[in-house]
Amino acid sequence: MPSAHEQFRDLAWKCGLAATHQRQVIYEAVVAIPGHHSAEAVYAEVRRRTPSISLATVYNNLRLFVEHGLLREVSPHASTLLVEGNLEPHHHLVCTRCKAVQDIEGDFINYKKLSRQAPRGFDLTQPLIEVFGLCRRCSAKT
Amino acid sequence: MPSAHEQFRDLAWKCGLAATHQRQVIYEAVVAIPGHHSAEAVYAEVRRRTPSISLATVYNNLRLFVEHGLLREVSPHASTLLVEGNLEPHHHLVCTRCKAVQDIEGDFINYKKLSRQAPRGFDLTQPLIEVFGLCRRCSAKT
DNA sequence: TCTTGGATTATAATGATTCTTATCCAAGAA
DNA sequence: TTCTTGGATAAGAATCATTATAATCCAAGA
Repeated sequence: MPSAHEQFRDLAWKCGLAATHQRQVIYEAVVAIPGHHSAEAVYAEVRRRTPSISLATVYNNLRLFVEHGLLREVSPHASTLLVEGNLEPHHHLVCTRCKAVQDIEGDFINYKKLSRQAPRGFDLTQPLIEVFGLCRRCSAKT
Repeated sequence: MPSAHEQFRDLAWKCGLAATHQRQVIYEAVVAIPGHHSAEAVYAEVRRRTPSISLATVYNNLRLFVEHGLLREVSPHASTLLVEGNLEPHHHLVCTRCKAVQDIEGDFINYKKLSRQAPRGFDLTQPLIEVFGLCRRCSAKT
């Protein structure tokens, strides 16, 4: 199996990104530990190996990696508080690029399977489901 | 059918919330127009009727309404940038209270139905789905 | 060696949200 | 009625994550 080091150089090459030291370290920090990482956490980890790195570089490169598909963004939506008055059961379709939200019916979900797969004790009595993708307009722009 | 006015007084009463003028106006601003509303948008709308209201009051009461179930929060998750290195297809289970994210398999989704229900042109080739609920620990606290 | 442009850094700026503090107001007590 | 009390509100300061700016660095090609 290729090391994370080689893996990154390979991926960067394919995307046409310069494989700089900082990028190498940032990428490895995310991939080394499974799970979900905040920009601050990555920054903290990366500094241990490269103390001179700046937080802006971490943000820049995380964004860059997400754009090029080297990393995946968790909850890729507008970060501001949004509320709605419609309490009827329904779900959301969110465009990851323009952050637009539209409603969608929930027939595509097998609730039995879902609750079987969720860990014991997880309360799904009123689940809200958000499906991320690219809206027509944004996918046309690509 | 009850007016939004009466509806609010009724709901507020049930939740033990004082039905103040400001709350009335905030609630009506959200319910009047279907869709998803940012705090700023609600603030702008509400000011037209009650210019002296403060943005903090809008935030306070939107949060309050969400807590009491009068409104629903869209994308109720941590607002900070999160990334992960795991590119294998999988989805997320998010606790709306503590914002913890865990991975979940996607067998509960009928992708055919999903793409049939999505509007034409919406790109779902690599959908990311997030299911919101309450984790064991948080639902125990209630 | 010189030039060039992308990458990086430090820092300033922004924007959303929350906190703090003082004020207001309505309901019940005297 | 007037007084008291506590929740609701207002105003603005403070905080936090994130992005923009501008200067510097550095590696590759001329």
